[in-house]
Amino acid sequence: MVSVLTMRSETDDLTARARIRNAALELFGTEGVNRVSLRAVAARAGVSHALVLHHFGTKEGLRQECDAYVISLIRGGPGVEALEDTGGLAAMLEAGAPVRRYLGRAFLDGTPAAATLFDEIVEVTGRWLEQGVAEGWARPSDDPRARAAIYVTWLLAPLAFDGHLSRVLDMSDVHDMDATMRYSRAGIEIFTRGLFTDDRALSAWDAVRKQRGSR
Amino acid sequence: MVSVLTMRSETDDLTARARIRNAALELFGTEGVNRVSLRAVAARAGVSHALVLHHFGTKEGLRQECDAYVISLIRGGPGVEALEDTGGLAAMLEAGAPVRRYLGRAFLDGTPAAATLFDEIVEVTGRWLEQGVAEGWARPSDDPRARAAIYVTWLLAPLAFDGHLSRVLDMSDVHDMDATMRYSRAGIEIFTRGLFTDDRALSAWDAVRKQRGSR
DNA sequence: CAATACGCTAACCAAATGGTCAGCCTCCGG
DNA sequence: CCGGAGGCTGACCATTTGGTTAGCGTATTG
Repeated sequence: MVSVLTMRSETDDLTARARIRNAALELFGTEGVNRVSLRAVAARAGVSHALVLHHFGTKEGLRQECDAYVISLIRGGPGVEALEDTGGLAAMLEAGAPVRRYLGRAFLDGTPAAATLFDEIVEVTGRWLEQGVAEGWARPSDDPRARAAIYVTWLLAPLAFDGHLSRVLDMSDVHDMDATMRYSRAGIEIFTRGLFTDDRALSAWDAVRKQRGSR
Repeated sequence: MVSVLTMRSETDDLTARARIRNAALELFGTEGVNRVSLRAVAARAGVSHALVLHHFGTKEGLRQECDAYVISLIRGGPGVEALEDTGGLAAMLEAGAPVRRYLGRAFLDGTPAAATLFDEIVEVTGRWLEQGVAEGWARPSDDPRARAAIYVTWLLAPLAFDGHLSRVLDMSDVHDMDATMRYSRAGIEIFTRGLFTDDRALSAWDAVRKQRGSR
């Protein structure tokens, strides 16, 4: 199976170490870290499974390298300021499907690196939204920190629900950029115009809270 | 370690089969299905690991039983109409932490049962939103289906990002109901009032699409 | 009372996994 | 030309995994 990241290894001049990392990235992303054996990674990279250990010490070491690599792509990719300006949205969209899948897995597995990245994004996004409130292009919130957190979560959610979204939108998830464009547009629509025309949901929430508190 | 679901087994009158299922539910939810061995499940349920196989045939069988059980809780829980009325939100909130965690994992692992449930929720939610548009309490959308999909994804996202959210909100994730209340409130706020005051995000999105299309 | 069914377990098995080790081959500096 | 360093491998190992089997005890049922 040839894929985006390993393709260059066919032509190739990629160091074996990088090939292993890329292979791991894809497999970890699509299958989940613990469902992928070192032998599978080695096979996809076209090397012996011993070489994987030779380079990365342990499987955990390999995963950490993947984490670091993906994070470096997000942080230092085309448009360093992407994280600053749009709260990570652009960077996430730019990243290829394998990287996005890997990121989704990483966030769910709750690796330390992913946690750090998440916190960082929330922090940056929080400041960005505050600035927006000050400048008038963002609405004020009753709970700015919670809003920043849920906003980031919502931006990242499609990474985790990738497969479901493209399936529901009747798209092949091979080239799921179309699906990505559709649901991100729908999301921005909600961010811009809202979803409800009145306060009934807010009232309902208050009711739930009251009911819950009295229990 | 004593927990909500297994507690009753201490007193107990729960059938061993149910105890195994509950133990599996928790472990699968917290650790991820493939990181949990049948022996670990058996140990937590206080039975031999052979009994697990005796009852469920295979590990996959056990997982399917967990799927079915959780789904039955969601569909038939207190307030059968929960799924109908609020697009699943109330049901999700009502479900205990172990169940929520399990659901999050299931959606990410992309099990067939989870996929079916997701599709179903999108379907119901789509009709619900259409009705809202007709009745005037929901705003019309340029792409109703995509909006329903992203809306459902956003409602489910906290299941997957549970740990990150409660960490960012400085809550112990043991009793994370407080965190749940905070971010769900923030979410409803966005749904009701929107996030942006002007169309700049929509314009930016159009720009990205144009740029992308011309590539 | 006998037979059968069922909940349950210990012992066992083959396969796969992460990790180690000794050593090969090639390339580069002295 | 030599010698070490490092990329790389095959063979090997202990452990863990999901799964099987034979059999035990009990309770229900004819």
